[in-house]
Amino acid sequence: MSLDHAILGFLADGDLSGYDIKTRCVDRDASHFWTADQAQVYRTLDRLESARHLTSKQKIQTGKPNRKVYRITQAGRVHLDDWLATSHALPPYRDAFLIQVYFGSELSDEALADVLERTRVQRQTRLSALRERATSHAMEVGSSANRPALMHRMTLDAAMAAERAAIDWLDDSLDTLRSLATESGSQRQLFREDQA
Amino acid sequence: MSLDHAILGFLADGDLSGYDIKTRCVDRDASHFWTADQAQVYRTLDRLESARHLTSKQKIQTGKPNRKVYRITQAGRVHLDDWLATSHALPPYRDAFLIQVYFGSELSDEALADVLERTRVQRQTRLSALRERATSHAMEVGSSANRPALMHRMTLDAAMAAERAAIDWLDDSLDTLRSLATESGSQRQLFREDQA
DNA sequence: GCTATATATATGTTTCTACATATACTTGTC
DNA sequence: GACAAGTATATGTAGAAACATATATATAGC
Repeated sequence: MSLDHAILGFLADGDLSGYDIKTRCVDRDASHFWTADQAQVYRTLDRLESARHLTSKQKIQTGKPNRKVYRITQAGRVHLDDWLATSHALPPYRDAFLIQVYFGSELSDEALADVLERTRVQRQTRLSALRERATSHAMEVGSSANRPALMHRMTLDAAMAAERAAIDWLDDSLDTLRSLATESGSQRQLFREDQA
Repeated sequence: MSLDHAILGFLADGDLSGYDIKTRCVDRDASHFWTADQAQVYRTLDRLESARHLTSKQKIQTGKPNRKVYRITQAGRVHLDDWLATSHALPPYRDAFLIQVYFGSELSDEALADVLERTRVQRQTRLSALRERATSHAMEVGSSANRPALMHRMTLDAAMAAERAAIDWLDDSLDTLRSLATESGSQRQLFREDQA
């Protein structure tokens, strides 16, 4: 459902092929809040065309395979604008990592702390990548003169805020585990900073 | 995949029926980080039994329908512990709401602000519910004497941190939209605090 | 000449998830 | 007596998502 509206959104700004949508829009511009593989993009385009939200034209190319270029219809625009202006119910919060934490007492404290630390590294890497994108985005569009650039920036800020919150929580949780280890007198087993 | 491990985790602590897992575990204890409907729980139990991670016994009851009570096997425990101790790749960050923000320039500023504000209300409601659960959890288990209770608390903290981050971002974004409205001199159209 | 990469679209298959519906027994309420 | 609610399990179906594979043309590098 969501991919439908993302694709309509990209096409609202101009005609695009499935290849464009996959490589330029989904993978490059929207990857910090939505993902989709190639098969899903093409099948969604088929479906949107069947629903008369899009039309398509073959563009013959020389030196490259031919393209099927999609254009949004009036009905598609109406459908998109309705969806954009509607406040949808929050999806359930889902985080498989928290299953690991919830049952973390099955593990030794060392093993649990290790899982948390590795997750922290992954989150930090993702945050750094987002920061780079935000910086280059700011370079490209100056002081966000136009609305689309500002909205783009806001989505990057949201993703960065989520990563930062996750990292802060990981740090707090690791502190809690460490203080527990100290209390129970088993700190020699854990967190040996004097080693390696 | 994740539900498999959640169910193994619940059964690691004692035998349970599908009904127990759905009502007591999934809906009550784990709903802030995972959800599943009844059909999925029962089919997952079937699958885990086929894979020899669980065994089941019919318990005859009088006055109530009979129960099928599941028990984790040694293989199931090993499978669970392996998964718990493994650092898994972060799933892609997905947020359908950010699709709305990304294409928000399709909308009027009023309409966009309205969507943000409604989302804020929903997030705040969810945060309040989480806070209540955290409070009653603290009442029940005292100062988290046991590890499982501490882990439970940590998952609640993670969910609350995510909600708080989302709310803070919404507030910042609404401020930005308001300042833009003021700059462009159209503040009379927007955010009329003197009305109604 | 071979291989990799970029451009471009399509189909097959499986798993997860959601929603609906069916069955069946008991207790409590109107 | 009828009806709802709680206890308990099972199946049907459809959509979303992930992953794999197939096809075809052109260019660039080895």
